[in-house]
Amino acid sequence: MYPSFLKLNEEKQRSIINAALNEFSKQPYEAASTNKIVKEAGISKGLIFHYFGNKKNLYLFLFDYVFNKYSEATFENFDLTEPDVFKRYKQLISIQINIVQQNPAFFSFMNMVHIEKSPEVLSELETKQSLNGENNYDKFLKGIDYSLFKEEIDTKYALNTIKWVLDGLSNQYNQQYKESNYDIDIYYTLADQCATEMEEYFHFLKPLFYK
Amino acid sequence: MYPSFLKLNEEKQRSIINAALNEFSKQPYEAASTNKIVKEAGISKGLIFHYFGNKKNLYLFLFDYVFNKYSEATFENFDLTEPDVFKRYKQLISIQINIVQQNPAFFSFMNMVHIEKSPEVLSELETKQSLNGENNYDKFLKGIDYSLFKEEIDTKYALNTIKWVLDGLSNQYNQQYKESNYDIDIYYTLADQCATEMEEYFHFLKPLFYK
Amino acid sequence: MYPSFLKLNEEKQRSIINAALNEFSKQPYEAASTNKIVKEAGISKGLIFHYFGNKKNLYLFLFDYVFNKYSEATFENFDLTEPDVFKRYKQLISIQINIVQQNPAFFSFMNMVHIEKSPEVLSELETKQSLNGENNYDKFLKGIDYSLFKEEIDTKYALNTIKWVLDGLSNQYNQQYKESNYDIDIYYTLADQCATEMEEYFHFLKPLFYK
Amino acid sequence: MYPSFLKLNEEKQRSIINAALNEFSKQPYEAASTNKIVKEAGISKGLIFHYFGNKKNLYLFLFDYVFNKYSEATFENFDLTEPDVFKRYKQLISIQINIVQQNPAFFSFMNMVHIEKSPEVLSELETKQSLNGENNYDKFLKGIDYSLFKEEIDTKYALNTIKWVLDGLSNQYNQQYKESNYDIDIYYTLADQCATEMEEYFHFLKPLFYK
DNA sequence: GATGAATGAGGGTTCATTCAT
DNA sequence: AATGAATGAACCCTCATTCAT
Repeated sequence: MYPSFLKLNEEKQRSIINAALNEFSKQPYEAASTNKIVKEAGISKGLIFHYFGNKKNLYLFLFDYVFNKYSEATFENFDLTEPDVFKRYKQLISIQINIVQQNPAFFSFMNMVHIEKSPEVLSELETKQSLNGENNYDKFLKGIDYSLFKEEIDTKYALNTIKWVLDGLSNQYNQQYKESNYDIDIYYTLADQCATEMEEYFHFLKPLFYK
Repeated sequence: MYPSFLKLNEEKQRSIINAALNEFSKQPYEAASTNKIVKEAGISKGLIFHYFGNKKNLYLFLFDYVFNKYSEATFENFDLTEPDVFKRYKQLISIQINIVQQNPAFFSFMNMVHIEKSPEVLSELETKQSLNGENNYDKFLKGIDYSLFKEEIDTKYALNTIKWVLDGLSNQYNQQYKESNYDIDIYYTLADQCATEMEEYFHFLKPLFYK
Repeated sequence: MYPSFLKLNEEKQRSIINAALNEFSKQPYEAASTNKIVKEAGISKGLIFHYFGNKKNLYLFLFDYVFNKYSEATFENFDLTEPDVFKRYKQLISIQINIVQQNPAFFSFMNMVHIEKSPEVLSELETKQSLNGENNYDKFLKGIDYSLFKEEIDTKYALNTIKWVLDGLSNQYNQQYKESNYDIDIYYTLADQCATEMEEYFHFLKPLFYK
Repeated sequence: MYPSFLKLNEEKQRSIINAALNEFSKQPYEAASTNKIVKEAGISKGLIFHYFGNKKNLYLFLFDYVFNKYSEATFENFDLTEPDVFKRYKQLISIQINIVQQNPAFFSFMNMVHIEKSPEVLSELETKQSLNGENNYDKFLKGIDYSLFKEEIDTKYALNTIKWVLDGLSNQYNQQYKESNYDIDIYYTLADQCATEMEEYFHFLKPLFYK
């Protein structure tokens, strides 16, 4: 896949990837402009098509690239022997905060991907996401200790509740980040607050679910 | 506002509104095409600008229109004397299912609005939403009976948990609806399933939170 | 010509004429907008076409209207018994300053007419101007006393020199008026200065040309 | 500035410049159509924007281009040691006739520029013109021999008179050229006549002003 | 491999004019 | 007489993509 691109030195690759991530983070797929990408990357118009064939391929390449980086980072640092689902989430959160601190563009790009509606890329995005996404959540849950839960608790509901509370919280903070016009400094403050508040929700939910 | 448009007979208004909602539901603001709207509505290119002046106004008109329909339907049918927050949610859900059954496009449009990123409309959307949105959640909670909760439960966390579980569930079903390519028949099936599953989550959460 | 328009009461006629003069003073013919004219005049879109048929007719009507007002005012107040061409010019200048003070829009409109290049109206404008314009200059010169000039002076050259010096001066002041963004207060100041300076040029030229 | 355009071979450049000069000579800025320019130049719609970015840049480029050609030609051939202002004017006239004979479009374009009213380009045109224009008239006068004038003549008035007589004459011939619908053959005849008549006015004015 | 000139469809918008009311 | 809804062509400009160099 894209052998001519991957033959480039890392520096060049990164500058192109960053330019593209940046553009696709600000605009949804259709409104994003390859013109702006090549300008920011400092390469010629034709080259991006030489590397990726067309806009769609470039976009899907970015998705795979970011997704893989997330996966790698996660499964390098994730302790799958931890039986407590809450502690697993804590790990996950700290890992993801780490990734984003190193690659702030990943976060905004993935946010855009999640809300992408353009029919041109939607279907392919969905198959990728459903393939990988479910796998990952399954992996994440694999091996947790269900005996920590009270007997009367239906763990399916409990696990979803935990997940959605975290989703809700992060959406709330996302919203604030959006309202700050994506100020990166504010992002770091919000990320801290969000992590703290997640802990509070863990303290709230844990005694309800666990023995 | 937009007197020339509002003078049209309902039939014509609806055909234009539907065409516009449909387009703005499939594409984000910037990628949506007024050309396609007028073609679907069967009117001339110039006419949409005669009615609304420009694309942005049309979009914001649609937002107000849908928002008002939601609000009207909700506050006509909502029983604010109900003290039990779970029962309030049940009311709200059945009301919203009703609205959407009558106006399927409302739903997809509002979904798009929530994720809109185009700077051209974002700020105005935000002021509208923050003005109205917060009021509404406050109104929704006003007068609920907090004494139904166990004493050791922090109601702030509990109420957010309920909200986010419902959000999570409806996002999950949204996703399935999206994957069906917005097949309206599938929508009705999913809406039923979603309502049922919401009840299940209420059964799960209620004994945890309530005395 | 335009009987339906001329049947209107004077008030209404004037409001339409003023709105049209104003628009055609700011933009050249093609760029001027009938939309803006009807809006400023407070009449309906169709009415202006009911009165004048089309944009071109409206424009040519305005030209005739303004031209006639100029002619009337001039030949009402002009003393054709005055033998001294310099004094005739002084009269003319003071008459024209008067007209413009009463109808500031006339001036800017005529300025625009003189530089109009739009092929749609140019030819008709030219025939009107050449018909009237030459007549007028001939009338203006009729009966002046050539014996006031030195014998060695070729009066054809002298008269043109006087005319062009006045043209040059007024162009110079026009330019300043333009640079003031057509500030009407500045206009009055400039008109005064211009009149004074014209006198100075008369003082300069008179001893050269006259015995 | 506009490197992609300037890289073209001269032939192509000239065909585009000519098409653009032609259109901007017939219509004022706002009414001129890039569509017509590209059609006449035989290039695609997008290309003109590839070269110049937008209509305004194209227009201002043309202004600079023509202005520079004028300046170059003038200051290559102009003899600044000539003390007699009349002879300087004769030089200038013959130089300008030469330029225009080689580039007939220059003349009409500059005529349009001088009367341009469109606010979109007016201010920038004015700064360019005031920067260059004043300098040029000053340069033109620099070093002329004022002692040639009679002592009782105020040279300020005299020099302006000469200038305005030439302006008036050329306007008169312009008008005739315009009435010929810009027939280039007629132009050459008129240019000759105009040059001759200018000489006549010099013969008329010289004995009045000079010792 | 790398460039950027070239394309033409499509974008939103304004316009003069028509015509049913 | 008077309205303004309706039209569609034309406006400037951006776009993803191609291709000769």
